[in-house]
Amino acid sequence: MSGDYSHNNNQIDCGPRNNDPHKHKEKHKEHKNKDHKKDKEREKSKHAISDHKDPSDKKHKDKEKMKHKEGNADKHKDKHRDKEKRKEVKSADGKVKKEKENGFSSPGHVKSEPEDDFYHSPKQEKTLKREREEDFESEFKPKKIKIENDKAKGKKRKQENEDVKPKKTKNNKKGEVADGKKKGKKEPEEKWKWWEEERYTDGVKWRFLEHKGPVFAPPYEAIPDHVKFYYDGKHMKLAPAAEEVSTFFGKMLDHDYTTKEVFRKNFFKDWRKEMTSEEKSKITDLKKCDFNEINDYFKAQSEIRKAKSKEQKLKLKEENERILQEYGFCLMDNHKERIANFRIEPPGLFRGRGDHPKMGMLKRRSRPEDIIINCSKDSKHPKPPPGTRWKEVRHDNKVTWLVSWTENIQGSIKYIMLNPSSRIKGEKDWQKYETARRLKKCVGRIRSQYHEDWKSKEMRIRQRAVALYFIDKLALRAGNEKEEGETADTVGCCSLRVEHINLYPEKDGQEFVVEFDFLGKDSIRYYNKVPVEKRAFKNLQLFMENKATEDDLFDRLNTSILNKHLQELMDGLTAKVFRTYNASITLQQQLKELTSPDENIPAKILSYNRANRAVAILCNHQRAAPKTFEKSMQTLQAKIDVKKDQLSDARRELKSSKADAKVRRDEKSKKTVETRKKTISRIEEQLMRMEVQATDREENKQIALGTSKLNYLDPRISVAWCKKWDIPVEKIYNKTQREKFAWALDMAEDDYEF
DNA sequence: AGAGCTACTTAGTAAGATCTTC
DNA sequence: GAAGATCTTACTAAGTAGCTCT
Repeated sequence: MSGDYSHNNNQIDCGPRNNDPHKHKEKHKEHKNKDHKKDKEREKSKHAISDHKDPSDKKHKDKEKMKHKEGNADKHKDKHRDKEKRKEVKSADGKVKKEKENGFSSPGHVKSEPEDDFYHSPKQEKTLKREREEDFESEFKPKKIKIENDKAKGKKRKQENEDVKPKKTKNNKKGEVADGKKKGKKEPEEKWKWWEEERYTDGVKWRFLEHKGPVFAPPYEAIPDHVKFYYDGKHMKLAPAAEEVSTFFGKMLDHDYTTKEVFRKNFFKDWRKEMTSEEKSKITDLKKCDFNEINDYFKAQSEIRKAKSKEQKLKLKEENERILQEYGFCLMDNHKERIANFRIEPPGLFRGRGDHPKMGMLKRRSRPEDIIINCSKDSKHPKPPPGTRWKEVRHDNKVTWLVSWTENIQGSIKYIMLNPSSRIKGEKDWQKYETARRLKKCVGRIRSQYHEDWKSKEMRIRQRAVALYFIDKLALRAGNEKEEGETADTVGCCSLRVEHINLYPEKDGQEFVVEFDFLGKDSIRYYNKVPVEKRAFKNLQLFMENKATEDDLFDRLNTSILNKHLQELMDGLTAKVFRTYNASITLQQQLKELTSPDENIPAKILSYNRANRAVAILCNHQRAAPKTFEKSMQTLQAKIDVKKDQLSDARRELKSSKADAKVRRDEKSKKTVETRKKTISRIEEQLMRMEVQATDREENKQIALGTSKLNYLDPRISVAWCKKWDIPVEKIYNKTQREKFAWALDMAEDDYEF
């Protein structure tokens, strides 16, 4: 069932986003999720028969796991306990810490004790009143490694720690100022292998966290007086508040956004709020506003920036590096970790995607008073800028964020979190793929289950089963409900409406075809024609009976119901796991199918990209064709033509030199033949490479590979493939990606099976 | 059950950096 | 060494999903 997604090919190339008339904002939800209590009761007992997991059952399972873990940790237990006590004391007094040159203070045990100390053994967790144990995959644990290295482990780890931290500290102490590059070279051997260590088994995310807080957006810098704003043809000097907002709009003049009515309306409304009463009374019509000089000014500024001398550019770069070094890292549980986004989002105009009702609204500047800091009690707290204060400083180690604030457009919370290379993100990522691998083991059972459910007497079960079929077969997203009028009108599986599908009992020689056409996440259009199984088709017809186009297709279903059901089928199973699973399994299959052993490296990489592409198509990861696409294609084609000419020239030359050699029969002419042969094979190779590149590029015109590579494909599949075929992993993953997937690079062998 | 809130992952775009070509 | 192409990174919006409260 999985793996054959060729039918998806036609969803690319079916027009740009947002261009189809999905204009229905008023949903009718009357019958959604009503009076299903009885159903629920029945459902429960039904599932109890097969492979159920009611809460008590789950607890048993958890206990089992715990035991297992204890067994694992057994060897270090005593040591653990001892140290644990010591640690408690330390963190209680809290101030046994040293100031370090890198600006971090740290608990006293940083240097002297191994990492293990930060990881509670399960026993201790129990004393910590954890209500709910997080679920850890048996395979997720570095079991193998542990067993293999068990004896050596203790020592090894200590060594590592001694290696890791002191060196890093030294690094910082030494010539840190300008040697970002040097560090890069040293780094690899210093890298901390968090994946070889015990993890927290409860909701605790860290024991110690220290950071320097966020970097704020630079204050508004007034535009020079000669840059004028005109209203109704007359120059008008605006007060700073309104002027700043005018620059936000002025900067965007070249952008499509500024022509959209909603954008203009929202902008104008919010802009007027920033005006003085005098300005407000004068400026009443956006059409009469002339921002052109502002626009020109910022363009010029950007030219100036580009034209700066090498020295100036270097200086800027160094300054950036300095800020990065100061604010871009935190200390979490003894390890210096990179922060992903340490800058507070600057003010500007909101750019919602698709048909967003709030586009153009003013995104306010965040002040320290809006910011919540999260860090260890016993860390050196970040200081707010002089004369200001934080909204709050809290010490919540059940979450991973360092800083948060509430954004004024949707009222949602924004966070500063760690880089994907960090332990905290990496572990989660690893776990995600382990869950998907567990799904692999039981997906057959789940599939036959939903096939069965298509026959159910209960509507809600049929709906659930068909929706799950879509999620599995087509890798659709779950489709949470969203607040109407607050965001663009987009849907996922559970929120599909009647208007989003068309049913064809027969189409293009195929039976039972469903045509999907809707806007998904980011208002990317999903268009696909899929033949489905008869029973699913009949069910869909049933679901659509007596419904208006704007009614929900699955009116008895939502993501929470679906996920609850999935949870019962497999521990940790949610709708999105299917996307991960199907993406990864498709990559693995495609790689097996497409890689031919005797091809050279570029050809193999083309195969890889094609496998990657199959996944991107499955997941509907589209991109706008690059602006320069046609041109770059042409230049490449031109180069190919030149090469072809070269090749035929070279062949001609070879012929003549061969003839020559036949006549002369001397060494020199033989040599000429040889060198010309070599030339030819070189040219052939180059030509091949270019042609491969052209194919690759053409096929990739509207497809974005990055998203699936970064978020859906188990990196161990790729690493194993590289090892198997002797492809340098650098050809597949760039530096950042290698950092993110360091765990996979380290642990996957050439025989890894997803 | 459902709303509201929170935390975290997934997403495409555009700016910036770097490489390539003439 | 400028221009253009391409790759990388930053940015931030928009999803998923869990939890709490009513």
